[in-house]
Amino acid sequence: MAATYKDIQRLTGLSLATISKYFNGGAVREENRQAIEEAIRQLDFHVNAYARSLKSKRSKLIGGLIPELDSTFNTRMMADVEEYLRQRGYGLIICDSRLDQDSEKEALDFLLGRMVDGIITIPYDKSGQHLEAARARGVPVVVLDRLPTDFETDAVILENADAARTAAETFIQNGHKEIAIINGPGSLFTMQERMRGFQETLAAHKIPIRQEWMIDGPMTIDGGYQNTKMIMSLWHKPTALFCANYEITFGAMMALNEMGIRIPDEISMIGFDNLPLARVIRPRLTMVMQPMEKLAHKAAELLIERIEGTAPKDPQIIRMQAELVAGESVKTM
Amino acid sequence: MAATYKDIQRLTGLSLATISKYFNGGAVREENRQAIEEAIRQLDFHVNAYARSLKSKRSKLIGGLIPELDSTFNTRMMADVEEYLRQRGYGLIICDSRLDQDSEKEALDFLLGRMVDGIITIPYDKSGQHLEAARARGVPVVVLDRLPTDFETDAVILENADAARTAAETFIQNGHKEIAIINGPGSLFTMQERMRGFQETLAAHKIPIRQEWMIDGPMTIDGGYQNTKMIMSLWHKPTALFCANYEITFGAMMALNEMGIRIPDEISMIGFDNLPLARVIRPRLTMVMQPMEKLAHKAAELLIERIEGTAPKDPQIIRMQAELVAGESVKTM
DNA sequence: AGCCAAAAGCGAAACGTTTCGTTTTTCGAA
DNA sequence: TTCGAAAAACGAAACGTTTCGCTTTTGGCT
Repeated sequence: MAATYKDIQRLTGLSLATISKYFNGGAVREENRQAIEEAIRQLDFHVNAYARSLKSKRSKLIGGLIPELDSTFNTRMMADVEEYLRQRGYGLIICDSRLDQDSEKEALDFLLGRMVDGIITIPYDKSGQHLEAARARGVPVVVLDRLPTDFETDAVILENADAARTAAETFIQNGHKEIAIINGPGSLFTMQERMRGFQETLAAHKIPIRQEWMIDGPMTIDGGYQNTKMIMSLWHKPTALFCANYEITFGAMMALNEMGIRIPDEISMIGFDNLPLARVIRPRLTMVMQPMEKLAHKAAELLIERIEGTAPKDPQIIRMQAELVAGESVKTM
Repeated sequence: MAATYKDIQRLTGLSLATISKYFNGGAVREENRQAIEEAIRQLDFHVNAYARSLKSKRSKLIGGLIPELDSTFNTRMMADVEEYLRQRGYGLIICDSRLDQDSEKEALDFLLGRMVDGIITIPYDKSGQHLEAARARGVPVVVLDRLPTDFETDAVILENADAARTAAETFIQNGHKEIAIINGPGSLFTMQERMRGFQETLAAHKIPIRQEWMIDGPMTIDGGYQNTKMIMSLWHKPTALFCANYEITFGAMMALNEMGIRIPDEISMIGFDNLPLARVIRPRLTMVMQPMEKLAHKAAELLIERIEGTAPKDPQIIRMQAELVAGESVKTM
């Protein structure tokens, strides 16, 4: 039988109100403080989180809703979110919607049923309509990485267009004119933006856009692999290749290796977000890096501010810049 | 102001006891059931999880404690655990100890403070002593993947020695006698077992063990990469290489590719757990695969049984076999 | 119509905190 | 020594469920 305030009361003679004050940082006389601490030790007392939540209407629990746990980007983000939250006393309940909209809705309901104080999500449903359920219950939502089309809320995202622009500019400044991109599905906000930034840059430099070099494909290792093979089997091959996310970059590397195509002699390459790969591959890959930890921490920070009422009134849309990390995979023509 | 049973009572005229029964699957007359459901709809009622937990002493929350969220194996496991738990109404609070023992202790305390009903962990502290804190509070623990040396509890693990044995046997049956292994740190239970199984098999076939071919190194891409380069630069090179985990396999592939060493012509290779890689690399890699989903589900199942009191009295140690998935990366000599 | 077991419903007392308005104690200054 | 404001402690009433031991209702039988 777990100890309660009443047991502490029995041992110290103090009132419940005072004991509560002790646990909530209120002023307690030194001598009583010691008595309470002694009682805690004797009883191996731990505050009952349920009772506390019931009264205070706060669970100190955040829901994390992501499209798949099985993807480096998502888990990196969640790991950083979790770290930030825990330092501030919040727990993170993770739900993985497994790339399914119905499942995403269910997972959200599940989290709301658990009475989380807030939600951080990388939404799968592009519109974000499912998030209305949270709003209806007064639970704040911070969206990470993607901007929902039909749901206005706090968001922390990468300047995706700029990120792709940086990659394209780098190629162009090194004299490339025949540049391909392997992108993720155009249905994703992130990917759409990257494609837009990329194409705008080529256009700005009057470099013609060849449809067969602008690929929207699956955001997977296999997608990157297949599409790279496809592009590198074309009659007219590009001299430079931009891979617009981690998995694609990975697959592309595999394909190039396998085809015996040397980087950067035969093709120049810029990848995206390749943390574990980054230090390993030779020649070092030039890469566009997202400030993942910053993004994650900012999202968590914003959510806590929203929960605690210290955030600005209007929904905040925070955009961060990617950084180009130079390697040796871009040849100067 | 959220609705409560009292509001339902007001609308239906039923007693709180009956309403409670409704929400807990008890017998309620059809006509009352409908009245309650109508009231729920009108009020947009949701059960208050705190109050429920306070009375029932169950949070329906499980703590997931892992050494790093940023590792494929761990996140795959947690994704599968989460899926299983959620289907059964349990939420998963994830904590990442970031490969640090103190942090692992803190995270465990954090979870216990949140009053989780049970804990699933891939322990970092080899001894598992930190888990005593859970036992002291009556919170059951299921250990995944690793067997603590000093803490007896339910566990679900791979037959690691057998897994390595299978790999070694495969090489031997294909006529190899010069076989290397790149393994993870010997301080990890898992890795120790794999090394043991590997060496026992060579010994059983009277194949001499060369120390420079038996490598304990970091369990990282870079580790696999560096150690592969090292082995393949030896005067006397092996004809076969077993990589004992995902990251190592990955790094080894990179290194071999980069050195222009062809698989399986110049070296035969067996990898471990390479799910995303599996479908991509050519030639297809022969691999030792863990039944990850089964392991994860079993662990979750066992924990729920333990919580609900239906598990056998003694701690269960469940061992599962890895499977050899044949590819084309092993040459017959 | 009347009986009775089974099914359904009921009232009240918890569960372990927080919080509100009030009372008591403390301690420095007069 | 006394006074009074500030600091600390107090008692009691919630918070929204579940549960226990009863009482009432139901409906298939004579």
